Formats: sequence, structure tokens, C-alpha cells
Amino acid sequence: MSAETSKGSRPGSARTRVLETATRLFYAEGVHSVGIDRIIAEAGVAKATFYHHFPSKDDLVRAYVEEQSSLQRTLVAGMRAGAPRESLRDIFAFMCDFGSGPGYRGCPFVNTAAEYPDPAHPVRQAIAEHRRWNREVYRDLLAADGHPDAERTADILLLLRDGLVVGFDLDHPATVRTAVTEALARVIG
Amino acid sequence: MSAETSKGSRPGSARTRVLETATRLFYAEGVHSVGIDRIIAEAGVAKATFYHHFPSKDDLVRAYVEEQSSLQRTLVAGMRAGAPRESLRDIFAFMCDFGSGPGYRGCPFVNTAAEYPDPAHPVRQAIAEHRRWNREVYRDLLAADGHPDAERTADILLLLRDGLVVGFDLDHPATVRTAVTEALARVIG
DNA sequence: AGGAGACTAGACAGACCTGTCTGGTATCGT
DNA sequence: ACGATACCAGACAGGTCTGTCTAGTCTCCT
Repeated sequence: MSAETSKGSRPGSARTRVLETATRLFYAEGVHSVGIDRIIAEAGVAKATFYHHFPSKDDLVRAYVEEQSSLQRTLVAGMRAGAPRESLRDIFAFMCDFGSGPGYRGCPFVNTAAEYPDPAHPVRQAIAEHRRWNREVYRDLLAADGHPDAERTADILLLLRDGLVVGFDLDHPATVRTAVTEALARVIG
Repeated sequence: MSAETSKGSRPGSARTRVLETATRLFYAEGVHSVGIDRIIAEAGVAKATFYHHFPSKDDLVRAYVEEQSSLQRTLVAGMRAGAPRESLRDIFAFMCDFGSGPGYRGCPFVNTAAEYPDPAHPVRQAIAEHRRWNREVYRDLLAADGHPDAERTADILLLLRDGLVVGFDLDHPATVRTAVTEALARVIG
């Protein structure tokens, strides 16, 4: 009944299961390290079905990146209710909390970009698109807070964000959190 | 003559040629995307010779990471002649110049870490070792400059460094440079 | 009733991967 | 002279990769 249709044995549509499995594996182990065979096996989907929904592996990777972007947009949208400066603090606090978790493996965009050197590749363009949105969020919140130079400060916040996602992956979370907190205080007070 | 020995047809030892070729290809295209066959073909080295010097591909990757670390240590050592604060400025200015160049493809340590999820892996440990050294450089220079809190400020500089290397790879170099310059001024004045 | 579309299982092709092995050559130190 | 070492070319094994294809099932819509 309801949204649950066809076959009925497995939860969710085949496409959804593939994308969820790919998301989990790509994030945890990297894109090039995970093959199609493993994704379809763990998703419980036939190969022909996979290639019906995603013409190539790169299309799946792009869908992965775009879905991560979509998730972050939804998440951030829920944090923009109160005062702009508090929203910014909430966003960075969330990233620190997430980065301190056990399953943290860095930023999916930064990590995926490392595996796609060509800036003209569709995957890289999806990443660039996400970064444009991310910078706009910072700029708009700064401007709404009455910051005198929202444009350049947004670039600094993006710098801080990138340092954050890398640092939580490679260094001690507690140390990075302290540094981020102090750096953020110096940038937006 | 002199250092040029054996066979005489190709420049440098076989090991050196392999490491140089691997460095070029790994940095430009990523570790998992480049196979042994291609490395030995471009280096002009037999497969048996390769496996004589590097027991496995991971050993080559670790050698690549360690050599990059060694190069950076040499480079930084040459910048520590004058005043500490000027050395820090020189280091960040150099990273900005390098990041603005045409062949820039991000930080070899960050990029390689993205392809090695397991923190216990030898490659990851070599990367961690490099980051410890890097942080110490910042801390020592800050302390020598008489900074009141060299420890925590070093963490902030590492944050800035990571943001820098990612930003120059994924965003507009000029924008990142401006942001880095301003951020650095706020941190060390 | 019957066609379209989503799904299943699994064989297959052709390329590429790491790593081993054979067999032979050249140069060095002693 | 001789053994050790470094090097060469290239076949080979066993596995994995992406992507295609065959062949058939199920469900929904008209």
C-alpha cells in the first residue's frame, strides 16, 4: 500500500536502494575503491536495473554528490529560523558535532573532488555548484547580520569550513573544535 | 660520469625515475587511478626492478608521501632565516603562489588521505606525521615571535592552511588569496 | 486482454589491476 | 675472475573493473 509498490519484498525503490548503498560505501571507502558489483549486491538490485537508472558509474557518483548537496541544503534551511549570527554559529557547531562523530570520514565533496582531477568533469561541476551555494549561505547570513563586508568574510568562512572538514578527518577532534570556535569568534564575533 | 652509473642510457637511478614518475602521476591524477604498468612504462623501468625497490604499490605511495614531506621540510627550512613572523608570512605567501599555478591540483597529503580511509594504514600514518611536523613549525615560529598562545594559534594556522589548499584547488585563486591574506593578518597581525 | 515498464538472475566481453616468475645482461667490488 | 647487485624485457596468473546482453517475471494501466 501507499508508496510501497512493486515486488514488495525489499524496502524502497531499486533506485533509492542503489543510491543509499552507494552513498554509504562511497563516503566510507572512496569512489574508485567501490565497484558496481558490490553496490548492486549490497543493494539487492540486478545489474540491468542499475544501468537502467544510472547510465554509467559517473552518473551515480554525480547523483551521490547532488544528493549530499540536497541534504545539506535541507539541513541548513532548518537552521535559518532565528538571528543570522546564531544561524552561522549553529551551522559551524553542527559541523563540529558531526565531525566529532565515529563515522566521520571528511567532507564528501572535498574527498570526491580529490578523486576527480578534471575541473570540467560533471562530478566536479556538481561539487562547484554546491560550493557556490555554500558561499551564498554565508554571505547572505553575514549581510543579514549587517556585516560591513559580507562578500569577503564569506570567503573567509569558506576557508574556515574547508579547514574544519579536513581537520576533523585528520587530526584530534577536540583540538580542531577549539580552534574552530576561536577562529569563528574572531571572524563573526 | 660521476653519479651517472649503470646502463648509462637513462638519467638517474631506476628507483629515482620510478618515484619521480609516480609523484607526477599520483599528484596529477590520483593514486588509485594510476596503475603500476603505466608508472614503469613512463619511467622506463622493468617490472621486476620496480618490485625490487618497492615491495608493493602501497610502499610506493608511502614513499611518495614521505618524499613530498621531505621536500616541504627543505623548502620551509630555507624560509626560516629571518624574523619568525616574516617566515610565517613567507610560508603562506609561497602556498598562495603555488596554489595559483597552472599545475596545482590540491595538497598531496589531503588528496591522498581521501583515498586511504583507514587511519591505521601506513600511508595515513605518514600523512599524520607530516601534519605533526607542520603544526610544530607554526607553533615554534609563533613562540619565537613571542605569541602569548602559540599552541592554539598553531591549530588555527593549520585550519587556515587546510582551507587554503582546498580552496585553491576548487575555487578562484584570486578570491582565495585575498581571503587568506586577510585571515592571516587577523591571526598573526 | 495485452502492452509498457520496472524488475530479476547471471553469463559474457574486454580491459585493467597487482604481483610473480623466467631468463638474460651489465656493472660493481673484491 | 667471480659473486653480488641492479637492471632489462616480457609472459603469466588470478582477480576485478565497467558495461552489455539474454531471457524471463511481475505489476500496473488502459
